[in-house]
Amino acid sequence: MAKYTLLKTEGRAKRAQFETVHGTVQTPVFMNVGTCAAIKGAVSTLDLSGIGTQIELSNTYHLHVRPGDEIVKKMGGIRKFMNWDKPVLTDSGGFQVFSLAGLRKIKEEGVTFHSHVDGRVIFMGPEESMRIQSNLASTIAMAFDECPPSLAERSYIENSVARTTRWLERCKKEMARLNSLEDTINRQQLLFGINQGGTLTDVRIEHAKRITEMELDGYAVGGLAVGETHEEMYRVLDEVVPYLPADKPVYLMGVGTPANILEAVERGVDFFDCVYPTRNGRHGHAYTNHGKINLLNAKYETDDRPIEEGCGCPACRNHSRAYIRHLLKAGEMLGMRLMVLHNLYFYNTMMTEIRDAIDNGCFASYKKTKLEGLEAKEN
RNA sequence: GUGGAUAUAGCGCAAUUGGUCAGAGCGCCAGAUUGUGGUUCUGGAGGUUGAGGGUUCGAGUCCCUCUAUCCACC
Repeated sequence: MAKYTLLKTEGRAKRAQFETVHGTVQTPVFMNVGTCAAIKGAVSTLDLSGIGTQIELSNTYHLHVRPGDEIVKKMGGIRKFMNWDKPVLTDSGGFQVFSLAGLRKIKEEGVTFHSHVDGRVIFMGPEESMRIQSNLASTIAMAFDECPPSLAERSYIENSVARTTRWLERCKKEMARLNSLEDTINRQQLLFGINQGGTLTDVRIEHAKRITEMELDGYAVGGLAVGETHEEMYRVLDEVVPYLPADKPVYLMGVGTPANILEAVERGVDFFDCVYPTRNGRHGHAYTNHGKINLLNAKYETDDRPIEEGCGCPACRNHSRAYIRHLLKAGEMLGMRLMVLHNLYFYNTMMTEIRDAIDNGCFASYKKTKLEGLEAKEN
C-alpha cells in the first residue's frame, strides 16, 4: 500500500512525499500529461528524467479505444509498454463523459459513448473503468465520475453527484476484487476518489464528507476550471479541501496555469495535471518567469536569445528563439518537441521551487515574487 | 526580328454577353485553448485590377500606345 508522509506545512500549504510500489513522489507535484501513453510533441519517456518528471498521466478512455487495454496488458502494462519505471496515474474516462458531450447517454449503470476514432458504440461504467485501468496497470487509478458543467442547474448537479457517489462505491468494490486476482499485473493499484458539486458549497462539502468515509488512497477535486472564474475556483478550494483527509494526497484535476497552481498549493493541493504546457507548447506559447511568450510572433524572427536566459532545459541550452520560431512556422516536429520540453521543464522546475520554498518556510514570499514575474511583460 | 498569349492582395487564382465585382483560398499579423485539439477555433491587415490614353451614363471586362513575362517561328 501507499504511504503519504507530511514533511512540512506552511499555513495550509503541504510538503509531502507519497510512496508507491512504483516509486516515491515528492509533492506538490505536476503530473506530465501523456493521454495516449505518449507526451504529445515527440517526447519519449527517455527524455523525462532530463526535465524532472516524477509521474506521468495517461487516459483510460483513449487507451481503451486504441490500442486497447487488453493489448497493453499483454505488453506488460502501461509502464513496461512505455518503458517508464516511475509512477503513472490513469484518468478514469469520466472526464470524457463531459468533454465528449453530445455523443453520450448517461444512465445509472454507466455511460454510452461513440468512439471519437471510428464512431463505434462504447459502454463504460465504474466496473469497466476499473477493469481497463487494472489492465493498464497504472500506479493510481481514478474513480469513474461525471463532471457536470459548472453552470448546470442545482438539481442536475445534485443528481449527478449522488450518482457519482454510488459509482465510487462500485469502483472501490471492483478495484478490491481486481487487486485480489492472480493475473492482475499491479495488485497494489491505488484508487483516488473525486469530489464534485460544481460551485455549490453545500453539495461540495457533503460530497467530500461522504467520500472521505470510504477511506480511499487519495482524493481529487474535479469539475473545476471548466468555465467558472478563477475566484470561484479558489473559493471552492478554500471551502472543500479542509473536508478532505489531511493524511492523504489531494489532487486538483486538470489545473492549470502556473498562477492557478501557486494559489492551489497555498490551499493544500498536492497533485496537479494540465494540458497547458504541452498544448500551448505545440501552439507556440512558451512559459517564462517573465510571462508567457508566443514564439510565433514576428518580433522573435531574429531573436538569438534562448526562450529564457539561464533555463537548463534542452531547448534553452542549445537553441535560439529565432530557430525554434522557424521550426514552428515550418511545421517541423522538432519545434513542438523543443517547446514541450521547455514548458514541462518550466512546470517541473516551478514545482521543485515550491517544494523547496515550503521546506524553508518561505512559500508565501516565494509565491508573491513568482506571481509578480509571471504577470510581467518584459519579453 | 515576326506571330501568339498573359498581366487582378505577398503567392497561385475568381469575378455570367461592360452594370454593388473588387472576392475566396493559402500565406502574413494577432488572439483563444485548464482530468489533450499535433492538421483546432476566432479575429485582423494587405489591391488607383502592369503604366498611360480613349469609347461609354458606367470599364478588371471594349479600343490604342507603352512596359514586362511566357510560347512558337526566323
